[in-house]
Formats: sequence, C-alpha cells, structure tokens
Amino acid sequence: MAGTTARRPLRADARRNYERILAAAQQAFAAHGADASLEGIARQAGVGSATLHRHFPSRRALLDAVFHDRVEALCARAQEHARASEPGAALFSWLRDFNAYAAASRGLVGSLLRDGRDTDLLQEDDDCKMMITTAADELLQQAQQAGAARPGIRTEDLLALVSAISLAAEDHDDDAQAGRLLDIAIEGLRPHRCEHPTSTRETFS
Amino acid sequence: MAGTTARRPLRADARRNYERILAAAQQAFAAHGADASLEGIARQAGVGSATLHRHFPSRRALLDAVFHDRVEALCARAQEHARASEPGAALFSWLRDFNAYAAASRGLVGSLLRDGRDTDLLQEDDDCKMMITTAADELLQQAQQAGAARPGIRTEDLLALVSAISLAAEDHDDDAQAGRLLDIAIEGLRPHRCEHPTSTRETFS
DNA sequence: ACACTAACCGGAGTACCACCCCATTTAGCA
DNA sequence: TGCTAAATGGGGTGGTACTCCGGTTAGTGT
Repeated sequence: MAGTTARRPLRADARRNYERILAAAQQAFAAHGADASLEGIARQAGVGSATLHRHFPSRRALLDAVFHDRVEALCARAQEHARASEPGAALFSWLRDFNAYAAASRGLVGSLLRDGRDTDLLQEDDDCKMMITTAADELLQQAQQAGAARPGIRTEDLLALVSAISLAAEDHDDDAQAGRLLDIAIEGLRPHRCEHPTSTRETFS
Repeated sequence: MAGTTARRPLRADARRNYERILAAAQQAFAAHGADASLEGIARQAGVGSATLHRHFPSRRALLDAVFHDRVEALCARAQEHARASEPGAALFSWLRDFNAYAAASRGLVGSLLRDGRDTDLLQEDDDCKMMITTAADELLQQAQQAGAARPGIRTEDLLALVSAISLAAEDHDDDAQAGRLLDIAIEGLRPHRCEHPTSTRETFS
C-alpha cells in the first residue's frame, strides 16, 4: 500500500518530463509562492499543461513532490536534535528549524500543513504531512515526559501553531517576526515554573 | 484627507446597488470564504460586474466594507474590557473575543490582517486594520504597564500571532483548536513569574 | 533490423475568473 | 419637463485550471 514511487519503471521520456516539471515548479514556487500558475510552470518546463496534470493530479501533489526532499531533511534534523540535546532543547530547536525551513521555501508550510479536506479527493501520497507529524510527535512526547513541555499540548496543535506562525511571517515577508512569534509560542509551551516547583528540575536519565 | 465616507451624497440608485452588493458579499464570504467569486457576488446582487468593481476597486475594499461593523464592535469590546477588568484580564479576554469574531465570520482575519503590500496600490481606506491595531495597542500597553504581559512584545506581533491562530483554526475548520492555541499563546505572553519576583506585584493607579 | 503496441504527449477546447471600455440609461435639479 | 452628469452593465480581454483525443514515441518481442 501507499505506492508512492515507481509502480512501473516509467518510460524514459515520461521521467524526463517529470523532472523538468519538478525543476520548473521549484523555481516558480520560490519566486511566486505556492499559488504560482501551473500553466506557467508547464510552459517553463516546455511541456503541455496536460502533461503536468497527468503527472501531478493536483497542485497539492506537485507541492508535495517539490518539497519532499526538504521535508525529509527537516525530519532528519529532528532525530539529530533528539540525539544531541535534552528533550526540551531538542523540541524547541527543531521548531526553530521548522521556521527556518519554511522561510527558506515559500509556500511549503501553507500548502503542506493546510488540511487537504477541502480538496474532495483523499490524498493518497501525503507523506510530507505524515513525516512531519511523526517527527513532531516524538520530540513533543519526549519533551513532555522530561517535564520540559506542558503535558496538555497535542501534536496537531503544536504543528498548527508553528505553521501558522511561519505562514504569518511569510505573508508579512518579515523573517525576523517569525522568530519573535516563535519566542512567544515556545514560552507558552513551557510548563508553568512556579506552579510545579518540584517536578521540573531533574532530567530523567 | 482620508475621506472614507460620502465625498458627495451618492446617487440613490448607486447607494441601492452598493447595499445590494454588500449584502450579497456578506453571504458569499460566509459561505465560500474570503476568496469567493466577485463575479458571483455581482450576479447574486443583480448588478453587472463593472458596478461591483466601481464601488469596490479591490477585493480587499469589499471585505473591508463587509466586516467594518463587526470590527467596530470588536474594538468597542476592547474598551469595555479595559473599563471592566484589570489590564491583563482585559487583554486576554479581548484576544479570545478576537478569536470568536474571526471564527464567526470566515475570512475576516485572513484578509484584514494580511498585509496589503502585495496589492500595488496603497490602501486609502484601511480603517479596519487601523482600528484593530489601535485597540490592541492600548490593551497591550496597559497590560505591560501593569506587569501582566511581557514588556518585549510588540503590538504588530501580538496581532500577527492571534490572527495566525484564528486563520489556522479556520483552515482546519476546528473552532476548539483556536482556543487551545490561544491558551498556549497567552501563556507565552505572560511575564516569566519566577524571573521578576519584585516588579509584578503593584498595579499602577 | 523492424514492426507493433501501450504509454505518453500536447494542442485545442471548456469553463471559470478578474477587470475594463464605452454606448446607453437614469436620477436629480432648474 | 428637459438637461446633464452620474451611474449602469453587456461584452471584450486576458488570465487561470483542467480535460479530450488524435498523433507520436519508447521499449519490446521477433
């Protein structure tokens, strides 16, 4: 199930066009945001619009493909953080990474985290969201167990919050703002220090 | 300057059409979000699309007009809160009001708070954003002076954060989520209680 | 080397959309 | 009641997403 890659080797010309479209889309999304013209991407790639729509049935699918590598890298960093730092620092550092990745590739968050339920068809290849959710979930749980994050927080809310922040900063094209908003959010994720003066000190070994 | 209303009495039929468009837009935005078809709104209002574009040069202008009353009411509530509660509670209650208003009228936040700098023309009648900014600024400053909110926070960031939250919850159409995210954000706005044990006690009279 | 077939292509077509031009209509006033 | 400036909206332009289908080509079997 979930046969995202290579159900059959794909003919040489098809693969060539696929790559061209991907390259053009990467440029276009970077230049004009996630709602760049698909028609224009096809033109730029030197293929007919039908070809684009055949390879990528929805704009969402195209964005997914374009950002797949980046998302993979981001999730890899989550594991690095988890290995290198204590749980709280790992989570918070990763959130900043998330923000940085979002700022570096416009439209990534807006399209990847935005729920796909408005599109009538179910996303079969929604790896990106899945990957990020898994990564976030692990970091959050570990942080919560270590007492570095409030226990009430849900993974979906955490992701919604940081992606909302990245999206907002993107709209205002103010990268510094994302950092400031993230500061506030992170402060809000921390446990209330004065209310539980006992349990927040030790680090579980 | 800033002649937003009635530069000349406006002919009777013009005003009639203006109102019709406004009513149709209100319905359409509620039903299909802020990116409802303007063409459709004109059709629904029984006027030509040119008439719509004459009265409202940009989608933004139409949204501004549609939500003007609601924004006014929201700002009025800010003053009520300021009068009735202590500064911190006033600010936080108002943020929840903000969220509730946003949830009640889809597209309000997304369009009103989204910076207009992508549209080439300057907004001459951007009352809504101005009004909200003013209201938020006052509540925030009072809360900060009373030590109920961290001093580093900027009004623009506060608004960006809460509107991002409302927007995110709107996208997921999950009203409860907005509340949870707001909880986190508000916690992040509060001063670090343990770090400044001295100055947070007295209330400026 | 060649032919055959399924995979693949892309131009042309449909159905939307925002926005504008300008000939026509109409409200308000003398 | 007649005049004129204000207001109208049909229709045009140029853009978008997405689909159909006749033609082309890659890969395979012989």
